[in-house]
Amino acid sequence: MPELPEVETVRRDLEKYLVGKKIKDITIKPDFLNKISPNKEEFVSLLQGKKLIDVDRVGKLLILDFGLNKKLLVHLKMTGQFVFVPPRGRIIQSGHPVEQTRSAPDKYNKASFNFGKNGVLYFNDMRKFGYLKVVSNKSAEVERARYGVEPIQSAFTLKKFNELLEKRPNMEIKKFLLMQNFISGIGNIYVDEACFATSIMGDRKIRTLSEPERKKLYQSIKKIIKKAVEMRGTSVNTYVDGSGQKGNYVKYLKVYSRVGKKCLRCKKATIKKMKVAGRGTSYCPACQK
DNA sequence: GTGTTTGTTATCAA
DNA sequence: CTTGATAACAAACA
Repeated sequence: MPELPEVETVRRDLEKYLVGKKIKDITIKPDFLNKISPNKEEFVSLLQGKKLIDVDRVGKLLILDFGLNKKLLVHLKMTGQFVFVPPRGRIIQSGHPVEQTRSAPDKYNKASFNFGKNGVLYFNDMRKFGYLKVVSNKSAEVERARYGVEPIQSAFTLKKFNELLEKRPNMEIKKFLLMQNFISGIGNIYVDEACFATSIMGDRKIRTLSEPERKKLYQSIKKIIKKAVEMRGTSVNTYVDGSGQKGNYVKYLKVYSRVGKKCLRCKKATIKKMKVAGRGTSYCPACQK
């Protein structure tokens, strides 16, 4: 599912392909009208003919600037995809042309941003949890302020992490890490990976975490998120980057999506699954305490 | 038909 | 106020 590394990859792709390009027209599928804001007519008239100036991101939220006194907020939620298709259907990645691995628009296409001779940007969303909202700059700032520090920012220090942990001593660590107002960008995949790397169970109450465990958890979060950004995200289900390619962090996953398989660390126990914070949680019953 | 998948928010209960 | 549990949103898949 799109978490910080996936959304950051999409952000970079859109920035690379589309900044400076002008939207010629926009189409919205009828079954997605209630996820467009303010409404289709205003949405289209506000963005049509506008040039993309900047692509920003906070947590898992994309913020597109078209030089207006408004911003376009895009959340992919669970199955949203932003896929850019250049005129000739090929894309340059790391200096080399690569073929699209996925036809776009696909079956679940919900919106299309036609950039004329520069190509088309498709928004697909199987489960329709995502949204496209044009809001005032002021509202965009209010929205942005709801997000906490990101694991890849320099402001995310061990001291900061410890201070945040102290605010919720009785909360389960997994639930805390999933809350976007404390630390933003972590989702179900990376939270399980971070807990595994720290050898702690996701349902541990924060107050029971020792000093060394807190430090290890902090380091694990940073390391895992950074590596995942480097690998262009994780494609377990529907995630693809801004050119329709899958993310490469899958081969680095240690617990997530490994239920029933041998633990890669102790090589004895089998990865199990339980519910923590209402979410499916993969863990090694032998390694994680 | 049932349970599971998950980002986020709302609602309820203790 | 804090915390956890559950449902809701929607669609696919086993």
